[in-house]
Amino acid sequence: MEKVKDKKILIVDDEPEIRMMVERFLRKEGFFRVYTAEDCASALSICRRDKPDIAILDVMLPDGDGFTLLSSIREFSDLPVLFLSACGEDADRLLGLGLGADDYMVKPFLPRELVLRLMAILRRVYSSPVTEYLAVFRLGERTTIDLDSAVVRNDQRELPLTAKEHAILAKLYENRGRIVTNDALCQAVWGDDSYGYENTLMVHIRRVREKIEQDPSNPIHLLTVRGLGYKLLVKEKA
Amino acid sequence: MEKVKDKKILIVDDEPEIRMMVERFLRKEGFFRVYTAEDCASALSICRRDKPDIAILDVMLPDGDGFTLLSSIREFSDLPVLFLSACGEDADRLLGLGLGADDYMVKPFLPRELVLRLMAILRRVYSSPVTEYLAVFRLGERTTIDLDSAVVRNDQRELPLTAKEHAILAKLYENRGRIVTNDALCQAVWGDDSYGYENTLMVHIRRVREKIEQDPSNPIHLLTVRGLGYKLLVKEKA
DNA sequence: GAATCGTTTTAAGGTTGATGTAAGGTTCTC
DNA sequence: GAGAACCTTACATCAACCTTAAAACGATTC
Repeated sequence: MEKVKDKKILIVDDEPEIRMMVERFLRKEGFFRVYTAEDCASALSICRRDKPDIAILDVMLPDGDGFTLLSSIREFSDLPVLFLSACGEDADRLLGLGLGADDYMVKPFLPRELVLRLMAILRRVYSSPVTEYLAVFRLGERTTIDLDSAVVRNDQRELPLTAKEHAILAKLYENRGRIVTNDALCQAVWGDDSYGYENTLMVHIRRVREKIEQDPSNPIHLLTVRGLGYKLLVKEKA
Repeated sequence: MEKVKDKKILIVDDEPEIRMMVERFLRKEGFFRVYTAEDCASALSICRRDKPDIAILDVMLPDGDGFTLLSSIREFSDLPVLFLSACGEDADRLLGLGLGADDYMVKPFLPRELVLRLMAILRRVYSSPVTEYLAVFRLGERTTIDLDSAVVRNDQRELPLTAKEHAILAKLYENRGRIVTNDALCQAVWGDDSYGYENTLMVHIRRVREKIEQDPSNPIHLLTVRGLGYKLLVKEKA
């Protein structure tokens, strides 16, 4: 369980004084993973690269405004956002909150209040039992696997996965790049009392390969490691 | 318990005008499970008995203050709390937020902002990604579903949805494209203690299919994924 | 408080495709 | 070249799911 103060915080503000003031205060409060950005472009790239846990956005920025920035972020992420702005007009607050911000503070502000509000958001976001998200990922140029909807897209074809195939792929994906022993796989699929399913596992592995490999008899993604187990090679998240 | 607007809201305020004003506005906004209390004692008993999903607390109350009330609530519950107070002093805000409130608004306030802030909290706490506006969608050329008014339009016909059918479709829509397990669906429809409704669920799924599919026995929108659950395929927002 | 109507649940029989079994084949390792 | 580990295929089975009808429920009206 990660502590709230281990969370990565991104500060986006074009005024250096504000940026540094907030950063210094957050560090003093015990947050040690603080990033900053001074325009939309760099903020976006940081969001994609470093995946902060929460962002503090200014509304007026040199290359755009915070509202547009939030919309762009929302296209690929559910990142918690707190607006910190000199624009305290009713319309601005409503707009910001309506766009899906988690809070909206008006400058000048109490640093202490900022921290408390940040923590209120982080508490909720990271204590809630986040819906067990699985994954969508890519095996090669031609193949993607969507565990959430249990389908494999191979070239143009869309092949559904059965329950066991899904369980096998989920376990392999959980340990992608590493070897998963037959025992571990059996246990993941049939539960604790899974002795005697080795052969059945093989049959299912074959079925999975028929769906995810171009040539199931010469697998390049789901590999056998003789004497040890199986291994799934994943190219990237997609 | 899918939509944010199905959540139970408790309003605690000793001034009847405020209480009724907030309540009326929330109902107008679509929240229909609103409770009120005018002192700490009754607020506490409501919290224990009816377990609201979020509370709006005034700070000054006839038999104590909102801060003490929050502390009492925190002894047995993690209930999200938004303070709504005439006391806008720095110290009050810091105290309220420091005690674990999720937000703190100062009177006078914009009703719309209250709703947006409530929804921001509910979104995080119950991580229900669907916003209020997305509840009308299209399944195919012929079929649209309107969850707001609970009707299905299939060809020219307009079919009303029952409560259970609505709950099922809401849960499936919330996870559109992804598999929803039978357990999750039962829980969404019948609450936490939903063991033993699998068969009933099937019957309801059949009824839903009779409304949204051309040929209910060969569904193309609401699919069964054997061993995993059900999946709703949505063409687009409409 | 009985009658009505729409909704929900129960129950029982039917269907089907994912799963497990088994038998024969292949490849690797020593 | 023998033994072990793994692959491949086809088939039968049974749990998971479907379907239907009737009973139970609950809200509304007279």
